[in-house]
Amino acid sequence: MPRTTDTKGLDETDRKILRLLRTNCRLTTQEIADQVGLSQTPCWSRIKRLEEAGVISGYVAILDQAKVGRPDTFIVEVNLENHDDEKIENFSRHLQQLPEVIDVYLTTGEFDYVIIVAVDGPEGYETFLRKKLLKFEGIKHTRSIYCLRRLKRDVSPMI
Amino acid sequence: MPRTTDTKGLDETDRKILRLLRTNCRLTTQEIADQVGLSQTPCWSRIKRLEEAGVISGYVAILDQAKVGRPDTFIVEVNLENHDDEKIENFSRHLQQLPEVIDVYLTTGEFDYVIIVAVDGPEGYETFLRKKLLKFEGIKHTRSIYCLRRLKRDVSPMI
DNA sequence: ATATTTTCAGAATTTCATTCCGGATTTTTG
DNA sequence: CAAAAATCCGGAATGAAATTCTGAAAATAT
Repeated sequence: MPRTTDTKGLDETDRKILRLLRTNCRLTTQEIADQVGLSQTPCWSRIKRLEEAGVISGYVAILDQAKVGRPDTFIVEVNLENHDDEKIENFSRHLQQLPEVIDVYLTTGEFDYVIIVAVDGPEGYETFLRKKLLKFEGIKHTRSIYCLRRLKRDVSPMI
Repeated sequence: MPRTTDTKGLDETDRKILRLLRTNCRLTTQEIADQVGLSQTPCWSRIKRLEEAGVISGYVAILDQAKVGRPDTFIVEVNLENHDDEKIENFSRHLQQLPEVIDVYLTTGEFDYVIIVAVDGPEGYETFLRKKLLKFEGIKHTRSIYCLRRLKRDVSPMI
């Protein structure tokens, strides 16, 4: 078995690379190599390996939520009237299309869904709720929470 | 006033660029230029302008949550016993340090905080809750929600 | 102890980002 | 309405970084 394979297939060097790319994917391979104690080539191969293995699933630009016109965040909890597979799939598709919807979790407990929404002010939220979310047939009940502040958002978990 | 400035300082070309970079920041300026109908140079200048204006706040790699050892997601809602500024700051700092904590929202309503947590199984969550979250003095009450599935996660809102 | 596999580093190549320049278009000013 | 200024664009040249190629060192297995 190769040296780089521990329980999860990642050795400490891989993790170091991931910790760097997790917050800044514009570092050059040379800069990464320096920080993890390798030269360019093996560092580059490792990154490629991590990409092909799907450990790194993509590279994205982070946009300032306020500066693109969605300064306010709400959390909506939702219950559907019935829970057959088709209904759930339809609701999921509905949410995918809505630009205000950032995150969607299918949950256990009091509610079926927890949805994070980014809008422009309470007016923006009212419009979203009445004209978009509640247009979907079969919503039994919702509860809205206003977010005063977002204290943390990690695109990927720290490893 | 320059042509590229509308109500929010972004014209349609800027938005097209942002829509591309939002999901893939590894596109070359040439590829972006082709898709938005510009040549390399002006396209590159626009991207730089968006970076300097802070509309683009960074570039990151997205890691597969399961493949880095945190396949399961929980939502914890938290109430603190008292709400003076110092306590809130301390709790925020505490959460920043915890690798399991992905998102933290300071909220109105029934709870003070909504926290998204990534862990390895129920055991991982129990450990997180008892050994880490509840080590913080001053938590009055928590409620945990298990996430069956994450149906959507946009790093940045669609614009 | 030897063969095999894996990992590494250095140099060469290719691709891309970045800069520089001049021309066209739009907006502002007289 | 005309002239001046500012803005935006595209093409070519430069520089930097990604990627490929080669061979050596280290680790593992037989």
